[in-house]
Amino acid sequence: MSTTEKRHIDPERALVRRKQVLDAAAACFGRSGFHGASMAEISKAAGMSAGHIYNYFDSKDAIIAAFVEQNVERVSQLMRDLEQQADPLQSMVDDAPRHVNEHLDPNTWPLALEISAESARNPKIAEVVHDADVRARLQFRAILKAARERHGLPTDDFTMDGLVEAMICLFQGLDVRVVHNPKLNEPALSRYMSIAMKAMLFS
Amino acid sequence: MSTTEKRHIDPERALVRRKQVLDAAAACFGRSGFHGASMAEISKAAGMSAGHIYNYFDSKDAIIAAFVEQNVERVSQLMRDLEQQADPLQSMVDDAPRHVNEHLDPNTWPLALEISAESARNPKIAEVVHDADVRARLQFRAILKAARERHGLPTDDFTMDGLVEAMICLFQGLDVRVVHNPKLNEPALSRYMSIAMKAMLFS
Amino acid sequence: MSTTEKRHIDPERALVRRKQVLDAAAACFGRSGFHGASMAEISKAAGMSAGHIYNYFDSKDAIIAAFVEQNVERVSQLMRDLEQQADPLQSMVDDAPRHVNEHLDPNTWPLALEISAESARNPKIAEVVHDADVRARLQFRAILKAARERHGLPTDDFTMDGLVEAMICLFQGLDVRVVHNPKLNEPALSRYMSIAMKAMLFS
Amino acid sequence: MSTTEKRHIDPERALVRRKQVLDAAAACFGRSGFHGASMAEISKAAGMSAGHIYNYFDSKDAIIAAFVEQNVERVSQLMRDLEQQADPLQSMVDDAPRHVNEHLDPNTWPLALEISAESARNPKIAEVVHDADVRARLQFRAILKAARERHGLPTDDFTMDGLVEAMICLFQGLDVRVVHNPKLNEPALSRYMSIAMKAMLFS
DNA sequence: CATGAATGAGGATTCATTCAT
DNA sequence: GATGAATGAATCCTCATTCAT
Repeated sequence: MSTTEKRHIDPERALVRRKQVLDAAAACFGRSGFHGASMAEISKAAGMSAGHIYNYFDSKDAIIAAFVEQNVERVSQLMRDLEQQADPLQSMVDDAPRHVNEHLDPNTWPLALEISAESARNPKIAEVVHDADVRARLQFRAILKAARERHGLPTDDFTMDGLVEAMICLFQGLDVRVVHNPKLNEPALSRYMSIAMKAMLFS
Repeated sequence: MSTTEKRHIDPERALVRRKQVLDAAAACFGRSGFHGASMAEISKAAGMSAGHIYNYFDSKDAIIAAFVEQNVERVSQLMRDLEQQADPLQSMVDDAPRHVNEHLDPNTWPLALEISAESARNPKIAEVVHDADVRARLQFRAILKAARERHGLPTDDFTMDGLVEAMICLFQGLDVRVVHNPKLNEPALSRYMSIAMKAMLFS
Repeated sequence: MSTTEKRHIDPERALVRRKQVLDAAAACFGRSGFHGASMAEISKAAGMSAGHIYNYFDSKDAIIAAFVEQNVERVSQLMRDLEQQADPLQSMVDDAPRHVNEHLDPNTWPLALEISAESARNPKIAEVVHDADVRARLQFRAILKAARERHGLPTDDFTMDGLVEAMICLFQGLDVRVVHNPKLNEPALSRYMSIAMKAMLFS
Repeated sequence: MSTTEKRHIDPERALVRRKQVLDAAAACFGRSGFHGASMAEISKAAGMSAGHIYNYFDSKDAIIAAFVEQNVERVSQLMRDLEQQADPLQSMVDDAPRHVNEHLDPNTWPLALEISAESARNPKIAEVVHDADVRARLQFRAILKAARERHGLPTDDFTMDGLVEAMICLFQGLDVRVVHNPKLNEPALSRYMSIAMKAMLFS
């Protein structure tokens, strides 16, 4: 649950070490998946002995959990960025190409599916993922609600529930799409993403 | 590449046996994931010895591949159903609640994410998945194209590329959504799915 | 708890295999102790792969438990032998040299202390050992009681409690003695064992 | 063989440190056994870093050896106490309940079996234990011999060999008994211990 | 065809020990 | 003196795969 697990004399160094491990894990997980990546592989990538990793993480599962937690936090940042926009609704419609491009970048989010799949059968991971999803939805909902009020659009619960879910659904679908069709026509997809989003956000 | 079939005295019986294994695998994969399911688990579920499975499949990976191949075909059936509709475009908009409901049912399709995740790192699986995606896109595209022509809507390549990708994207996102938020507001989501689809299909 | 843990087609063969493992374990445990003996060591001694042992035992602890259980049952046999004697009391006094000799034989009971020590800190083993001790005490008590009644000696609970415990104590002390003084004067010890036993049994 | 002392700037302080470690080890060994106790556990209990312990002991085995050596000396003290008695023979018979009680107290001597078991397989420990046993026997023998002479009882070698071994045997059996039957009837056992001891000491 | 006994490589994890600071 | 970060060998255990029957 808590992020900092073990006591260390020099917490600064410990954090660096933890980050080393998580970065190494990211690479290995991307290459081999959570279960395909061995501790030996991770330790080599982290430049530290396998045994030593256990001074920073209780188990391989703890590494996976920490990795998921860390990655899942990235969404919050996206929300904060969105919040800064003058008109978040119009920004989203206009920035669709950029968002699509970011989502399709195989180096940024190759692990979204791994996380989702793992969460479907690992309760520990599911908890982390669900918590993060709750937070993201609340943030997103608040931003959308404020923006829609300014536009004089309805903001009742049913409306907001559907809007938030469908919008996120559209974006999360991107991670699946790029795996199924790595050569997809990005501009064309972006254009239709904009169309869908515009229809939803402004109705 | 294509499933390597082994020589058997009675090919009929062999097919039955293969199906037994694949059905068992489906159950085990759903419970434990591709890597979490052991051959022992599968063989018990298949009612046949672990060793004997190797008379029908070269390896566990071959079972996974065959399983993916078989399940990925499922989409074709959906396409054929859609083709039968008088007005496919309107049907899709109207049937959104049903489609959403089916996608969200954890008993129907719990393995979509597992397959996608595996395909992201296993080239053998990737090939199967990509091939299936190509076929599904072509079918879907043809259906949409014919329908849009009847509605007098544009059907140029760029338009069709974007429409097909975005529509599939929306549906594939559902598999992710339900894992991240198992308690999502289904009617609300369906309504916004309809809105998005209507905007895309008729523009 | 139950002795037979796993299902096998040929229970006969399985029993042989289990015995192979337990015999090998006996040798290794004697050489290196419960914790010093590795599964690799045991598997080599058993003439079977380490992995295969797990088809017959759930864990190393299960091997230890089975080993303890098996060895602890030996006491029952001693009781049955004793029961056959015409005058158990006099037999025990007279047979002291033989019993001492058996207890001191480093090949028969080198592991009694290992078992006792393990039971002092492993609850699973403690349970097995305590159960066996209860059974042995009850058997021994019944035999002594019947014999003492025939001799017209008191058999009240306090008397029987003390007699049983003190007699067993004397014998279990032998296992410790031989470790602390492997060259002890056996006939001399036997004689004093007889003296002590005679005093207790007939008073 | 004899404890290898390391050179230290302040030998006084070094001794204090060694004692810290041995006291900590006593607690840990009692809790987890010699092999179950880790250096980390011991170092935490000793309030000193794991690495630092190696300035005072060559290895974990050296700690075990030192611990055994230290604890094995305890018996000498008992002998000295016994020597002070006016009539050691009668004292032993009369004090049986107290001795039994002390032996059965799990806080006083929980490690006797651990030491005996270790000595059965670790030659280094065996040597320490054998030496201590020799010394204890000699002391005990001398005390008994003097007392028996005063009572006009025989004191030939064979007699003394048997008496000494059987008496120690009876007491060492207590450590085993209490592990096998923690709820044993202490007063009843004491009474029969007295009976046995009286018979041996005065015959 | 069918079994499941058997293998052995590879997995995560632990822990005594070393060493730079 | 004293620390604890770091190592790496060893441990228990799992599991895909083979093969005699």
